[in-house]
Amino acid sequence: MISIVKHSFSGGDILARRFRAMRAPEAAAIVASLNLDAQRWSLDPSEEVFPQATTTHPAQLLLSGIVGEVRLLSHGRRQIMMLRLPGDVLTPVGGDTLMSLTAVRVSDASSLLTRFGNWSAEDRPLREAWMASSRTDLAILRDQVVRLGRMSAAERVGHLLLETHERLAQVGLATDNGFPLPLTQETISDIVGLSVVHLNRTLQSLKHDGLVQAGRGYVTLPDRPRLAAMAGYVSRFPMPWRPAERRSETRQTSARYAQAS
Amino acid sequence: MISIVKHSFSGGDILARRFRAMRAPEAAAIVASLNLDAQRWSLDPSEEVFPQATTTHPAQLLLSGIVGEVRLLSHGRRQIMMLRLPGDVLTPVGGDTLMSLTAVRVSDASSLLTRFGNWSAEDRPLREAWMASSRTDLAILRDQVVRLGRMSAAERVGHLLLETHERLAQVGLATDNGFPLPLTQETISDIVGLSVVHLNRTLQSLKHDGLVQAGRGYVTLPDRPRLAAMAGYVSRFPMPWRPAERRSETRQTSARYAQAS
DNA sequence: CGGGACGTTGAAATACGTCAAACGCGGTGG
DNA sequence: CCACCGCGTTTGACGTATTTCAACGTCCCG
Repeated sequence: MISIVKHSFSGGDILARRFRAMRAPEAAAIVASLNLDAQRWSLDPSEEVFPQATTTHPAQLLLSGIVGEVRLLSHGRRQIMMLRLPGDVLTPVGGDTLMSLTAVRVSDASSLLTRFGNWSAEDRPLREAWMASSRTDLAILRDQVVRLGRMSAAERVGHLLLETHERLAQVGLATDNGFPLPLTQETISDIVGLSVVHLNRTLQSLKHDGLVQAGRGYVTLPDRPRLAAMAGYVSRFPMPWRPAERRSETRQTSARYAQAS
Repeated sequence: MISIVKHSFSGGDILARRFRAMRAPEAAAIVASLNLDAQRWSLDPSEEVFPQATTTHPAQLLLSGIVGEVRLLSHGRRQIMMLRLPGDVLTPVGGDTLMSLTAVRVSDASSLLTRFGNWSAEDRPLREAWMASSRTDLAILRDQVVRLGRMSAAERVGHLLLETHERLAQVGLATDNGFPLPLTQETISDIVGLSVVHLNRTLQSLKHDGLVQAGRGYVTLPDRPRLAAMAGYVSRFPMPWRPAERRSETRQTSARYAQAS
């Protein structure tokens, strides 16, 4: 398993990167000036981020690795609501468990949280960036509902990979069409609500169609437009990391997936 | 189709009811004193609540009827993220459509929205009640993810009905074990991510097991504890509308659904 | 007495889950 | 260096939950 980054960003750096991508340069400037690295520590895979309602560090900035909001149910079933990627601010969530899915590094971000709630004029850009980020989170969660409720296995997987690519690209952790994803297929299956076996077969089918390459913790999406058409993917980001698509592949939307009321 | 309420609550009334159930009596008092009925109007079924980004009335209080956050996808597929019930405050959501699922009455609540964002001391209870309510909304959305991702058809339906019962009970629109639900089976199937046909069969199976009665727009849950055990339902509310369960049916949890890691 | 929307039913197709075994691979210890 | 282990991936065969299609029933309303 390849770790998601070899060298470490500073906490302020990765968040600033993100706010800049969100077109909130003022918030980025504020955040870059903050010391978000005073307290940092690591977690092994499968550790709780907020063990037993520990009120110390009510907010943490995810520096590297992947965290998931996990719910366990009877019969050993497990559902992962949503992935938390580097640059995300982690906060305890009632009912579910925030669990590291890989090795993870975090830093204390409680100072950040208090400033998000600050109603002062100087922190206004910060607050607004935070709110915009929360809105995006919500949109991602709703996309997850649609994936699980109404999409086929192939669509679910393609959609999730495209979304993850965009989220990582936003913080500079993805190339044009690839990104590290050091998760086991079992973990991914618990995101998309499939069995491991069927996820495996779905991945192979996508590979066979030339839509996805995956292995050794790294994912490549050789033809994002085609994959997006297949999965009905719509970006939740103002696509800041690339102004526009060059290729005119819009018409490649195969009839099979054309909009039909 | 039975309308969800014959007589109308005043807008302030229904919201106050809700805040009281949330143990936020101060917020309830503030809200009860507001005039939230200045502008009210009705919608027919299948109308958009916020047509074409109309910025007039950026927030509306749902007085009666049911609204859904709907996403349409290719092949005529449809997913309803979440039901909006009387007492909910409606706000435009990016990407999806807020659509009336029954006849609906709403009132303008933009004044309410501005006060929710007020950072003054006197509006603090209001703001906190609003935030608590938003947290509950999020929890409900996460429950929806789990339903769709990892639950069987019967569990999905039972879970949804229990949740809806609690939400309606909170605003005084449910009896001890029944509530109006004037939705088509097709609509319900688009919430729980099943085909109409299979939803129908699932409902019949639940009826046969004595867990659900449904028909003519009204649902009865004769044995909520047993249904909750079957569906793995956990309340997202501080159960203010009933201090404790009388019956000691906890052990009725059949082995088939016992917790297993 | 239609007509339309909604509910119900059956038969056949299929997508997905389960079970169990084998495979590959990096790591560890002899 | 090889043998072995553990973990994750892959494969096959089979079972089942759910979908699809198509028909029929029912209720309500004009």
